[in-house]
Amino acid sequence: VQGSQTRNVTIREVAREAGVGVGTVSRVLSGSSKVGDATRANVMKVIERLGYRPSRIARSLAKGTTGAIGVVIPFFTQHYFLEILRGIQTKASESDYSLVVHNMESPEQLKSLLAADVLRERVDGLIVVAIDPADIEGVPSLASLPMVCVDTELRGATAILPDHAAGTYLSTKHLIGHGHKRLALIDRPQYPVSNTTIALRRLGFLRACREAGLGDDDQVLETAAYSPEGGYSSANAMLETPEPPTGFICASDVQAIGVMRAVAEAGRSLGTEAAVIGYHDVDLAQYACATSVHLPAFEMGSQALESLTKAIAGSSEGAPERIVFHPSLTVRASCGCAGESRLFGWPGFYTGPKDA
Amino acid sequence: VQGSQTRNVTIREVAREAGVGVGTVSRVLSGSSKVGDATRANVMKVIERLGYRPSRIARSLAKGTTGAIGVVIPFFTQHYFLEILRGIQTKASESDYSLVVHNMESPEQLKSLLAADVLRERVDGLIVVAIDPADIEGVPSLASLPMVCVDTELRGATAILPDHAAGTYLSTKHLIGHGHKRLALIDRPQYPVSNTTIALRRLGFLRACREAGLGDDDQVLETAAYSPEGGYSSANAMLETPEPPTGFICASDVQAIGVMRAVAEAGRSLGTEAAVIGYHDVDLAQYACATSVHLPAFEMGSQALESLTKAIAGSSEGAPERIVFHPSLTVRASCGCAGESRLFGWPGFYTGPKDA
DNA sequence: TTGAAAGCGCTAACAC
DNA sequence: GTGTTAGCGCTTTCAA
Repeated sequence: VQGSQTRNVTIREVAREAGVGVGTVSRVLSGSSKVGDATRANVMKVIERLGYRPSRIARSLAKGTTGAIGVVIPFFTQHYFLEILRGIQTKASESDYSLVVHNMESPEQLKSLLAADVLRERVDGLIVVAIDPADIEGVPSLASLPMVCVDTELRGATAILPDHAAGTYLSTKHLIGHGHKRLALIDRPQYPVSNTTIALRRLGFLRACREAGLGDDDQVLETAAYSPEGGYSSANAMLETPEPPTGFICASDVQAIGVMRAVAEAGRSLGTEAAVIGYHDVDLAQYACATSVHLPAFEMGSQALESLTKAIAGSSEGAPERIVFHPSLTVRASCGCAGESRLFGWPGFYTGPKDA
Repeated sequence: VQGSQTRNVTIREVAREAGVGVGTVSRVLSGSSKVGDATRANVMKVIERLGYRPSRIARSLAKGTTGAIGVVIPFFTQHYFLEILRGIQTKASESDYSLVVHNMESPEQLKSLLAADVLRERVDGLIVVAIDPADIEGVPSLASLPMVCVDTELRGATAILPDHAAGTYLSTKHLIGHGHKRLALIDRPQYPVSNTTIALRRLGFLRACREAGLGDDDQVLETAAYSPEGGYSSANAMLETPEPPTGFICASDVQAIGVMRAVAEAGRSLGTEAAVIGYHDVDLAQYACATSVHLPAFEMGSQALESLTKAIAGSSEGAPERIVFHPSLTVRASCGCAGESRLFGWPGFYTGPKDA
């Protein structure tokens, strides 16, 4: 039976129909100038008439490129990563690149991804977001692949980095400015993010404390689960100590809302008796009136794609760069800056662990 | 200069080195049984030694398949779509499929995506999430591509559908059960979601109202922007009418928190004097103590990939199905069900439009 | 069982 | 300018 499956038109048929060689058709397609106007017009017409669409795969095989870029990202757990991906995506659609996205929810997933060799040969380059270098370094199949990292650093690859130290420095200093003398940094567990992130945040926090002349006992360093529950129970534990901190710097907004909840439940007035600052400044922070460290995630994403495009084009030329993006503080109410009107409605909208 | 660019080992080199034909190597690779044990072992050893990795592109060209699946999804704006994508992704990594993800933030983006013919030849099948059929129907390049739709329906494609009518029926009935006599349905603008979604939600809402014997004047139907601001201003407008609704059914959780805010600002006690129910039951709903209609988004996503895999394998065999997923009601506090303890902290954590 | 050879649809180098 | 041809690396008949 024929006719049910319209076989795809090939370049050869176009050439035959137009009475030219395949090379000419190829030249017309690639916009090469070395084609006569009449010939070009004729070929175009035939292409149109036959509904010819060049095969990307064949082109890939012949040219050795794919027109696709791979992204390895733990984005499904966090709005921040999603925003980075949006930046990548937006730029990619401008540059006519397709995105092959690989989510990473566990170390096993990454391992099997690399083992399956899924990335090689299918993409022209790779963007790696927030993966611990140890997990990915030295994989042979990635050796000759142009790569760009975001919020992590791999040997030999351009890195797009937010200045985490500056982020916590900003927020810590802000709370100190509000008069807080005992401060806590509630960070996240390391996995899956590169541990330098945590180290840097700590650095900024400690620097601000040191500059303010705070004593060692006035600085609490904790890590907690990356969730409202994590922030909630971590803060609760601190609040039960004899002299609890009054200023809380968090590694995320979800943790911050948990802390806000704990503070409110402990009967402390949020904004005056205690202050909380989140991290990443995701939409949730806005809804919660949480002051937060803003990271230009979208911009970092599009920068990543741009750098990668350049790396692919220039191939092995051009040394890897470190492109640093600077955080800013989005001031809302949880830090104590708000007037009464801004304070309406909160603290707290998080019911606590029972609801989970 | 040589040695700097380790050329990839090809099947031919393996064959030569192993003293066999390329056909045999190919058979070993594909696990074909028609290979002698000794030959197979020998070939495997050479493959190992040379570090040979078959080229997926060459294979694609020869076999006519890509091992990738395309996803068209407006996911970056909404947690609900992200959850669908997670379901797809999770199943995909199990089945060894790569995902080529195309975000869709505007009609133009979709048009250019289709025009660029990006999808054809690069994927074995396509999953279309929540796109209006009118926007995509009849695109020639998609004609012979196996397709599965999620939360939308395309002629000839299997559809994974949440029962939206049942969703609003559930929530509306719940509010009626709480004694509310005047109800509002605040839905979303059509684009980019298929308009049947809105029609169905309206259907369920009206059915519940009818069954409860509510008069036409007691049912307000509105659409508002898909944001807290949208819900906020829509509800504000209603609250200024002589006899405002007391029960609010929303098409999303973000809108619901805007409505909650408006209710609180109007001095009405949330849960007793007025009740609000959201939609999708995203994490935000939990933080806001918002009762919400839960849609099994993750499950729908993985079902989509499963159906697509089947469609690709069975090719044109098997009629398109409609697979319906049923919503449930996640009861929290905003509907009036909560005890006093659960009500702590809200209403409202949303500062209103000024913050945006 | 296995080798040889003919494609898959395109690009690019080379002649005319 | 344009046609011809030789690959890109693999799968898959078709003989043997």
